[in-house]
Amino acid sequence: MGATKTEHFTDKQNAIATLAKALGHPARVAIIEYLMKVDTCICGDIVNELPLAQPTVSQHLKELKTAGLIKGEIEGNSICYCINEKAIEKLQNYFAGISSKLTNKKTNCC
Amino acid sequence: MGATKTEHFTDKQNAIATLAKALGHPARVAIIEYLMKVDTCICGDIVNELPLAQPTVSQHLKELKTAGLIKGEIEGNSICYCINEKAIEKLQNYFAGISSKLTNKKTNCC
DNA sequence: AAACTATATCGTAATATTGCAATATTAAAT
DNA sequence: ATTTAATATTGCAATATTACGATATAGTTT
Repeated sequence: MGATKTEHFTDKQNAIATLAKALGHPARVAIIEYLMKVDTCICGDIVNELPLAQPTVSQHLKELKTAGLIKGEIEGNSICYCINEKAIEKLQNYFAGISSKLTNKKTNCC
Repeated sequence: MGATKTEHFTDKQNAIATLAKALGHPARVAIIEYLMKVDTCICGDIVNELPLAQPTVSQHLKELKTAGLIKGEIEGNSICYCINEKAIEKLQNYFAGISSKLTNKKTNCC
């Protein structure tokens, strides 16, 4: 026990969960917000922006990349990370869909 | 170490992370989708809808409630759980904000 | 080539999450 | 009051996450 039973859920459910999980840590939210703030992708000072040690930041970046929320490429001795717009769109569309279905609901007991 | 350093991040960042984390598990995504599908809040058979044991489902429901994604009240010997629209709205607005800022960006190197 | 700079990986400790059997709680039904 | 039905809590094992020091890697600069 202890491992998530991903095989019992749909691909879409797992996909949303993966994206949501990646944003389930304030440091990773902060990274996304920083990438949004700077208007270029060459952002070699993410480490200095966060209150965490360099290996920890590197790890969070890796998780964001694995989840597909950011794209990154090697650029000399620094790294170019960007937000993956498609991932953000997926999340936005998902929640927009829930919202619109909720407003169409007949009853709202709670 | 091992505990998230929430105190180093802004309230808004922590709030988004909390909501995202709650949806960071496919079972909890499935629960939200089920609550959306049924048009009433009296949904006493969430357990039968999920491929997990009853205590596990109960735990996931608790996490969703703690995070503020669902509201629930005792209704006789069953429970009335509903999606908290405000929480979904928060997420939707957040990602919509990121999306619109991204499209306004000058450069998109990656 | 050697020094410098920036990011990644390894190893490990502390903590959190996931899942479920057993049990408790709570209210309705008989 | 006892049974029934549904959800919650407890306790625990397996696994995952978080964080960082030490070290490795890779490119740039001198």
